[in-house]
Amino acid sequence: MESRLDYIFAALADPTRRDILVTLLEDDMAVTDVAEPFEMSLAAISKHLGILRRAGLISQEQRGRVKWCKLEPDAMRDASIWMQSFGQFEAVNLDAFEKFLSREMPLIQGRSET
Amino acid sequence: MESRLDYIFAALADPTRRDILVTLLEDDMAVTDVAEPFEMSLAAISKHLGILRRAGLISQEQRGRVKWCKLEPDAMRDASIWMQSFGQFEAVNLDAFEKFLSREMPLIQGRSET
DNA sequence: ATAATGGTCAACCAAATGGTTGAATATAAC
DNA sequence: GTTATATTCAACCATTTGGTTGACCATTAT
Repeated sequence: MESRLDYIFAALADPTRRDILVTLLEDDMAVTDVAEPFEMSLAAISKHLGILRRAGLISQEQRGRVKWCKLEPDAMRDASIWMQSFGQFEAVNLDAFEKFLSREMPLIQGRSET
Repeated sequence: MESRLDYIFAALADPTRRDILVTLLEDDMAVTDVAEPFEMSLAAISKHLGILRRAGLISQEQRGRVKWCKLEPDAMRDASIWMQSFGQFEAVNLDAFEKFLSREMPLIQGRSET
């Protein structure tokens, strides 16, 4: 009875994996490129990517000897919806959203206008 | 460098804890009452509640020998916002929301009109 | 005063996590 | 054909997690 939510929330609970997701916002990437900024073995990153894939948060496609990783943001939908059901807070408070973005994820500032 | 998100997502990754949160949507409750529907020792539930409290998702207040548990939905805000930043999907798709609710959380159907 | 209730603590256990290394595999390049 | 690159696999390790049980501490009830 392992819920999909189990996998998604578990995947998101690790900061390395959240960083990977943020990185992948920019573009699809090979495993090696995903791993580059982290002070951690390639094998470790490979495991993290496996967990993200199990959760459906990314997909991977083999092309030649390189495996491309692609963000699958739709997978976050169910989890996001689940959380919103507790939404005593306004559905999306854009002010808070922007403040949070600049605080936590300065790298992707440009994205806040999506 | 333990992020608040670590605790929140980790807390949400367990189905028992998500069930507890859903239960607490209904009303504040004593630990024993929270535990009642679960086939699990009181001590186990007590631990789960500790993890939810660490994440800020609930608060607890001792009154006499009874410890009351209260949902703190605001704590989900940062996590929810974080997820929305990946929102390739429309901020809140209400159709999907309702369908998801009736599928996953029939108990709180009445809430979908909040 | 004694007994029952509400809850946590401590010790323990099995399984899962997050990391490491070194070997292995497959593709690409020279 | 040999070498280098991209990635995973397997074995291992320490720590965390999710659960148990039994003792313990308060508070309430008799």
